[in-house]
Amino acid sequence: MGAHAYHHGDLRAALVDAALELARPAGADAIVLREVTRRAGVTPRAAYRHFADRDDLVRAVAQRALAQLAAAIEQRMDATDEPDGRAMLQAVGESYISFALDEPGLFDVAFFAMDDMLNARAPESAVCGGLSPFQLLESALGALVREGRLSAGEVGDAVITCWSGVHGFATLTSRGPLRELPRALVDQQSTTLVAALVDAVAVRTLAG
Amino acid sequence: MGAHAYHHGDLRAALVDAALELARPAGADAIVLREVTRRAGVTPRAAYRHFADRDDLVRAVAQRALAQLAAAIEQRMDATDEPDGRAMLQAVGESYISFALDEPGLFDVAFFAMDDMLNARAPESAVCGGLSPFQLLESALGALVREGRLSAGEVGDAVITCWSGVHGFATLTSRGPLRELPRALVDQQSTTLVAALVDAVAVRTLAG
DNA sequence: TGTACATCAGTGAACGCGCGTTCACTGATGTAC
DNA sequence: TGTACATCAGTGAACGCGCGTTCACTGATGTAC
Repeated sequence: MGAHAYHHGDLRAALVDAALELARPAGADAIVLREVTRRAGVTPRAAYRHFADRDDLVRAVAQRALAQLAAAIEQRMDATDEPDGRAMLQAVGESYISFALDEPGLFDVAFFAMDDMLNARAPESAVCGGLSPFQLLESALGALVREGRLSAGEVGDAVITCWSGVHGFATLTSRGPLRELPRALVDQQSTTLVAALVDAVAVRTLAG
Repeated sequence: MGAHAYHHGDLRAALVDAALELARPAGADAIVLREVTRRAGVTPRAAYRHFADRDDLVRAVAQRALAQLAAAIEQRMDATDEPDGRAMLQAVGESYISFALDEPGLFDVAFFAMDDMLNARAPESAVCGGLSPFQLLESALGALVREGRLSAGEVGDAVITCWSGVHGFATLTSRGPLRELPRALVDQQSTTLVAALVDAVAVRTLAG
């Protein structure tokens, strides 16, 4: 597995790595095929042995970014003390926003992998080795249903409400018009916003 | 004001018009300086008589798009039957989303004009001939404060909550991963979402 | 154990493209006297 | 009323750039017998 001179070993992975580093500070547009191959120490043409075209490469990077987002969410969910539905939902929301703020470029490119969310509820939408962020949100809402804080029929609306609120906040504050807001204030607003969404979606106290 | 052969009359306006039409179907990236001048029937060089560079042109287009968004919001606000704070807020939210769905390209480019919202609360952030969308949101929240449905100290949080929710929904459904959702369903969800935001922000029934 | 050969994974040079931008310029317009 | 001249608003051709992509190719690798 050393650095073979000619046959690379795993050029495909090396290209995705390099592309990910390009996307990290500046988003999907920063993935420039020629620069990617330059960084991998290889001719531009070599990329076409592993990807159909630039878009194909970007999609591979997007999958990786999406997996990182999912991992960040899952980690925060697992670290929750009292893992009821409301806490889970709060964890999903806050970690989604945190990821967008900490890794704005990866957050941006991850959206190329979510591009056809609608038709892609199928298994292939699952991120390699785990659930997609979307599925993690659904699992938190599922917990609320099991706890009787949300009726099954309201799950669809709740998904939209939560995702919209959290996604809008994330884009506005990470790369959007509110990007100059001090991070401390943003974090505080994030907590408040997500709490408001949780309240809007999940019954606070249980009847009966 | 006819079509002068040589001296154009108002080339600057013609260029902005052409650029706006380029942005309409495909967003800010579609504003290509050479194509803009082509459509205005003029040499590429001529654009530099009126704009410092491409970015300067895009910003001018963004101002126009933002003004159109503001006009759409204002129109819906004015058409409200019972113009209390809650109805106003509902009107702002729904028209913001509608604009994004009806004119995704203009919505996209408008964001170039919102680029430094933070420092631009000053008068120059006002759209020519009217209030900015941001200011219209603030005015609806102001009405809620006057009605006693929202405390003055909560306005900041309320702005963030409303803008985030509405903006996230708008981007996800207009050009984002939910863009394939049928329009009828989107409209219905839009109403539901905005109503949820209004409830989250404004006290429903008045005490005393 | 050695040779022939298919396949694989790269090379190196070049392509056409369309972009934003700059050059020195020229024809039209308006104003002073 | 006519002329001289400054200014304005365009022209036309060209620039360098870096991109994604394609060409025919060659050196390395693995396998069959």
